[in-house]
Amino acid sequence: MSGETSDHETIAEELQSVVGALVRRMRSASPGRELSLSQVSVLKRVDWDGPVTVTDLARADKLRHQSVAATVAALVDRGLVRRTADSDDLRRKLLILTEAGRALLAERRLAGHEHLAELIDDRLTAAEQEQVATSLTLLRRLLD
Amino acid sequence: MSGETSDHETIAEELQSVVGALVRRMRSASPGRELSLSQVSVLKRVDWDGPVTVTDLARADKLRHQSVAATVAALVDRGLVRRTADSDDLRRKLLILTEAGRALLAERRLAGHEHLAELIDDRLTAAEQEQVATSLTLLRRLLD
DNA sequence: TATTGTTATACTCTATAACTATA
DNA sequence: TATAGTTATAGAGTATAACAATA
Repeated sequence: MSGETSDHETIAEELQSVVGALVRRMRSASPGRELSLSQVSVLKRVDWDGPVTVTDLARADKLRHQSVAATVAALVDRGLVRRTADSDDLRRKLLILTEAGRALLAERRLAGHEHLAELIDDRLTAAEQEQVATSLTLLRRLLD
Repeated sequence: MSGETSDHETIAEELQSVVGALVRRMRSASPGRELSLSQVSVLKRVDWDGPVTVTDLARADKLRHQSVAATVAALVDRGLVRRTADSDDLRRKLLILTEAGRALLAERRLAGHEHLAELIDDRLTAAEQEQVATSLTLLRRLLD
């Protein structure tokens, strides 16, 4: 490690500051207040990745399974997600979207509720978006 | 579900996932016990940016001033920050580090408690760090 | 009136602990 | 014993609201 710690601290600090502000921005920009960010996140993953378990979701996002279970419970209470049995392993419960869950996601897309995605599209060129995507891959490496 | 980026995963979602995991990582890696992430963040800003007000800090990080005030109050309670009068404007209170605050920051640096900074230093080349820094500037643009 | 700051309160997010059921 | 899931509880972080003091 070099002695130029202040430079690295600056990147780390800037990273923390920027992403914190981005998350707050997304949270406050959420229109309907219908769903929290974590709920939307889980809903999308269940939609895209097909039947998944709570443990799957936790591993993918490096969360405790209890934390994911809390979010899933809220979605089940709202009738957006359903737990189904896995006949191969009765401990597992496969999560799938209900019709209401699918409808809500479709409505969100139509209503333009993907605030961050729109900001990225509107304010960054294609080349800049590519650069950000590459940097995210680099940052992902810090998590291994 | 593997943690890899899927075809349908947008930059926005990947951004949210990566930075969320990074923040959690920092929080759990913090030797804790002493200070929370937000407290460390404010402490550093007071150190670097000299005498600042609560409003200054709030504007810089796009937080409500009440939120910053809560963090500052915790630091004052711990004797790490002191509020001083601004003779030019009696509404303002200038925040400065106490000796204990300065000592704690110095100790953190020596003890290698800057986890994120060390991860960046250890796992990214200089060129990659530069790329991340540039991307942070791009992301900062989304906040204006 | 506008700005600066504080305090009180509530909500989101996520962790830890304790428990049940199945492998 | 190990794994999958749920529920309870606690803490960090931040927002909104209400208020006081100063400009």
